[in-house]
Amino acid sequence: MNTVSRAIGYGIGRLSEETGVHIETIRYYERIALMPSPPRTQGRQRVYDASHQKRLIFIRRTRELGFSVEEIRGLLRLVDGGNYSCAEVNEIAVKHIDGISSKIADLKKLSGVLAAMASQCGKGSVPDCPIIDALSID
Amino acid sequence: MNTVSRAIGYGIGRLSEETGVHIETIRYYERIALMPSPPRTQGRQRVYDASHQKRLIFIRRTRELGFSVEEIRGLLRLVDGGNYSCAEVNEIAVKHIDGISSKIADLKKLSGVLAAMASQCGKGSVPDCPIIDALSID
DNA sequence: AATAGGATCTGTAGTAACTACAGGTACAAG
DNA sequence: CTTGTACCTGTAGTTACTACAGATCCTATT
Repeated sequence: MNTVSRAIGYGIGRLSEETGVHIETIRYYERIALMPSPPRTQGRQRVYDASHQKRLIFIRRTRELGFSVEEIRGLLRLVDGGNYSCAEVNEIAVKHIDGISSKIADLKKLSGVLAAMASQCGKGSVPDCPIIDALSID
Repeated sequence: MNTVSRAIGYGIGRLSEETGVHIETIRYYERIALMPSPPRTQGRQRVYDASHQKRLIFIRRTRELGFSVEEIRGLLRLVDGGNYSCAEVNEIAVKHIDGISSKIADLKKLSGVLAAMASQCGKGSVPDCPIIDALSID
């Protein structure tokens, strides 16, 4: 065995740094089986690689988008050798796509109002209460 | 006084139905001062009106978009007679606008991959793992 | 007026998704 | 071989709800 073999693993601290997810949260995701149990060193320390990193970044970003852990679990099952029929894949995808487009619409409205407030500020004509109206009226 | 006066209030149950927010959550939002304490009947039951309804729908939808309660509190302070300077309004708005555009970008990517999966399913050519790649690679 | 039944009240306890220790072990560097 | 930093398990605390329990209110009907 030379220097190249088995040289691609790293510890939980580095995974945490590179993904922006707290160490405790990484271990928590492993306990609830959202992340797989990684291999360990002989001293039982976790060893991660690029696939863990990609999966964890995916989880972080979907959480930030307001998906629950159970929703993310469902999305990840589409990946993890989930044996779904096409009809099921379609149903899951369509269900999420609908929710996603309304989220996008809401975000655009909110962003538009914030931009308008910022640009009109100081010009003496701040409209009454545009922020709430942006999302409370459909 | 005739029949018209003071005819616009309603109870917490109806507010809950019309906003899709649980009764307990409405009371919780009042306790943490995200919602104002509404007027009460003589028997101390809460009486709401359209302004509460709009505010609560705003809160629900921003929560669904992944904003924390503290972030929403900040946005609502822009509304609640918050005495902000223009510079502050600008700073808050710009900070959120940046975050919002990256959320929109992520949602679009995710939606695109889900749509592709659904449309390609059954055609024998499901790509390897497009869902995770959508958000794990920038 | 009396009352039955649903709506609301306060207060407390449970859940989801983290987050923060405490006290001990692993491992790389010198 | 020691010493400091990283990592380990386990438990307790936090945020944002959610779910009762037991009491009170309010409306509609006899």
